[in-house]
Amino acid sequence: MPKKPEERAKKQPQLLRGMRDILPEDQPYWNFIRTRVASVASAYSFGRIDCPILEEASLFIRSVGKDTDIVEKEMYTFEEKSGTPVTMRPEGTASICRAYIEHGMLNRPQPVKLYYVGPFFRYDRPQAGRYRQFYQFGFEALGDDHAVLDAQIMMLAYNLYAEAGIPVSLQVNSIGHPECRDGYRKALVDYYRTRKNALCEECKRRLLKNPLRLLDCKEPDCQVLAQDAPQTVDYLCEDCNKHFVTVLEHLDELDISYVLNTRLVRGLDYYSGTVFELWPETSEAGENQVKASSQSALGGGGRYDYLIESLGGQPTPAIGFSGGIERMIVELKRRQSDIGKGPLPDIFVAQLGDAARKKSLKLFEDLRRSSFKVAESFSKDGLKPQMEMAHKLGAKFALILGQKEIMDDTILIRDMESGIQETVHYAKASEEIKRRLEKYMVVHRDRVQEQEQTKEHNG
RNA sequence: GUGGCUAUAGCACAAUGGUUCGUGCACCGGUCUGUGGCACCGGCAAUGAGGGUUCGAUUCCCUCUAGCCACCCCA
Repeated sequence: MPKKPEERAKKQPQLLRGMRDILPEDQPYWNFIRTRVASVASAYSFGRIDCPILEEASLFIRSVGKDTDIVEKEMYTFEEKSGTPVTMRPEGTASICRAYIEHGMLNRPQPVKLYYVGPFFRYDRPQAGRYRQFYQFGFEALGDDHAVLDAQIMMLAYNLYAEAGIPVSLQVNSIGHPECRDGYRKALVDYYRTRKNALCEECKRRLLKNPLRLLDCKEPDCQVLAQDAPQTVDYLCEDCNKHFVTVLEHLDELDISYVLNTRLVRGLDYYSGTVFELWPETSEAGENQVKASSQSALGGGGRYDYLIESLGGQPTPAIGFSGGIERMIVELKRRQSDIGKGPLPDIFVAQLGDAARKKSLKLFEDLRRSSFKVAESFSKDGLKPQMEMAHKLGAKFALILGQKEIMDDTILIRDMESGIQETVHYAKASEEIKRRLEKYMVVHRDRVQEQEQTKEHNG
């Protein structure tokens, strides 16, 4: 019951900033993505792992990197009652590595392939496709350094999007192992130091703090400089170079197009060697290497061959990929997919009169047990409001049970689309509905195919 | 953390320094104990919070909060 304004508390509870409710009308998108993720995982033999949301703060400080923005200002960190500093996970890989070490997964057949889906937390300013509680899925293959795995993970990621109806562009680069990267960073700083005056203010700061980020500044002047800046691939040691060349050779064998993006670097400290991102394909002429906007990457990943060791485990090479669910939904909606409709009830049970109401409650249960999706509006009396409800819910058939039907031990089946209705024996109702639903499915499948063909002809 | 724009009903949008802030959709009910998509009738429901200017503020000003957009960063 809605209260009168004066009775209502002055301050209503409100969503915390950057948090949101996922309402029923959005759930079909979430289900769709979760289903796609699980199906890809099963196809590539990745086993599901769920790690806790809360971990020791130090886990992320050591893995993500002390000087990254994530650790410096975006983590939800607080003291547990015991006094231990804990953090609500800002990303997934660190926990997976912790679990790998803690459960002795090095004794399992390598590589260990794991995937996860769940909420993550960053105290960031909300924006399009960005929330403080956001959802990611991820795939990790731990315990093997072969280049073929790099290619396979990238193919998995690419296929996940492609099969969900989102064409993506795969951007690939290698930043080498830590020593290669140090050499490169030095070369990059040297290059920019002599050209410092041409840089924007932001980039001058980047030069000191995070030089690799200089490469994807959006200022035109900085872009010009970035064109001629040293490239990571030129600073790879022999091993790293060989690995990366092999990765590209494997990619060439696959039926996916990728872009070698020498300016791609990733934000977290633990990455080494191969790095990649998946960008939504904006247009047919998608050859330009500039992202439409900075947060437009749907997902990304790379090797982190030194992370597990740095967390106290045995030296264990690994590669992973993770993607943002909210951003994927933005893309799905942008493409006006029909995912949002959700499942429609098969049957609406309408009743008329007390006797019918009593009997229809039982009927509802029987139908439900026969795995039909059943809707009703038992509390309504008139037939008209019930039919309205059946229509609004999009029920395919209505079963009408009134005085007359009770007397004759029959029931009325109404096809909601055509309006044609037929009286059948009460006991036969379930069977009859089943028969009609099958017919309905066939008719609709044909219709959808026809529509798609027409679309192709016209488009 | 920085900058810009915004805040009226569940949603989309109107209007106004002065009785009672409108419309559409949605929702509830009625016409209607035997039939949905149509129609008609009725109902519910709002100026984000706090302060200031003013005789009077939803309107003008400030602060806060939230949303959107961009930056930073990231998914």
